[in-house]
Amino acid sequence: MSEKNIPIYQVIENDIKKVILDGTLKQGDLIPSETELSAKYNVSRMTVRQAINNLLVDGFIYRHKGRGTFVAFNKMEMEKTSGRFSGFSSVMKDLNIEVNNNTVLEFKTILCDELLAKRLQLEVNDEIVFIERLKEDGDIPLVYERLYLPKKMFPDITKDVFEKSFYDYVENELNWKIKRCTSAIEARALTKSVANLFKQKEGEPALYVSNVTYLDNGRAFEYSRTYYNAQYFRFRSTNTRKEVD
Amino acid sequence: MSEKNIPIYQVIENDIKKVILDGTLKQGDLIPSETELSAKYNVSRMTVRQAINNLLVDGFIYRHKGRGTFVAFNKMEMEKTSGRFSGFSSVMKDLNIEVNNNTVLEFKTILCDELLAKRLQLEVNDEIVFIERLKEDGDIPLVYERLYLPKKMFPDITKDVFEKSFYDYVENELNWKIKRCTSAIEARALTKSVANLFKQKEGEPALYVSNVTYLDNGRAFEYSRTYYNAQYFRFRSTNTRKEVD
DNA sequence: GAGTGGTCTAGACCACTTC
DNA sequence: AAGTGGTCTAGACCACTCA
Repeated sequence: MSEKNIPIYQVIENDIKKVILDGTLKQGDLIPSETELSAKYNVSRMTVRQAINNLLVDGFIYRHKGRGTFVAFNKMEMEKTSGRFSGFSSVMKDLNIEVNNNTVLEFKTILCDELLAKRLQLEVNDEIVFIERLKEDGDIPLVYERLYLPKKMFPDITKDVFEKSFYDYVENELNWKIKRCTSAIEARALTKSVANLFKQKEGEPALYVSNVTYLDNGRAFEYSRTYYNAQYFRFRSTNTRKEVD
Repeated sequence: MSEKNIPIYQVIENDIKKVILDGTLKQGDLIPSETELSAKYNVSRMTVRQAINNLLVDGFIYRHKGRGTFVAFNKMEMEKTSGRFSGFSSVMKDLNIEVNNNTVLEFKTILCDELLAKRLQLEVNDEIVFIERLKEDGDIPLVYERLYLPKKMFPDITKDVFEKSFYDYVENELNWKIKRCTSAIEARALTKSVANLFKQKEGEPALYVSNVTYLDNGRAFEYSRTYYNAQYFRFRSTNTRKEVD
């Protein structure tokens, strides 16, 4: 038994995903009907529907009553969704760069103000771990980030976590499940201090993102305010319309 | 029969959505189990699951095997998702403004270059309808937009469509279904000409969005390059993690 | 009329959590 | 042991599309 117990619907799902992603089926191509698939895999129609439905919400396919199921993407040129979340991902403009260097500029405990309390589901004056870090590729400054974490959730966290990947720490050391995030994106002029870090001039444009990240139990564990170097970053998003009628 | 034929699962879905949105159930609260709901509505468990699943995909709830189903949002303070698409919406910073004025600056036919051909699924030198418009609230400039439409899809379109809502025209006059869009967001410095329109200085930051919009048949019908006045706009996005395990 | 997807049933067995 | 959600079955009737 080297095979784990993968549900049948996931097998079907992956099989279809594969022929879409490798370009065997192209945009607009017809996918086998539910009846055909249930015959092929020897499963009930409801099981096929579970696979199909997942592909539908992920935007791989679209369906028409009476007509069939069609491939939505042309070879999915756009995104492997390299990020952690579906539907939204930051993309480096220049594919030859990548973050390989985290410098922690500040690491201290502060007290919660009203806005932080609201975002992090805390009370005013609760303790917060505050981290300020700069991400670079070699000597190219890419991201300036301020993180706010509830101290009681991370009583023993140390500075060196933030020199590596904080999310990896949360997921692999603490074994928490990251579930959701809400972000707001703006264009902002660089302040003098961030401009210095970015080796740019004060007033130059940057992408500014404020973000709250949640675990699968609904708890907010991280609030961040981030500047992305506009020379190297864009954000990409694919949105599928909800059904209306 | 004043009631339309609404599927039962949608009734269940809406009932649950209601008690979440009006705050009766708060973040972390337990929702009735599948067995309870199927008893209450006198339907099979699979039907309840369809309702629950939709709420899950939309991020209203989260589930734990063996424990139950819980409310994910605290009163859904964040978004009615006022836009057309789920998961991503532009939000005015100042809620007292709104676009009430479209000025068409340019309306002409041009020929397709390579990039446009790729984005709009056309051939080089195919005809394109090009529109340049400025959206304002009174005399506050909000959005500067360049639209590129395949001429063969809109052979008889007129300028006045763009003084109102182009999307309303597509959906309500042509009765096409808008299904998907892909966007890329950057921070850009205003060019001299756009700065003039925005009554700002050259070099000030703006949000720049390039976007392709698709119909439900997979056809791209619109490519746009848009500057959003950074003083009045931010973009908001809620992202739910795909299952990984 | 044949084929498609949309809705729905009344069961079943399993894995996981809580007591 | 009892309750929860996760997977799955083998049917059914319907509305829609296309030939």
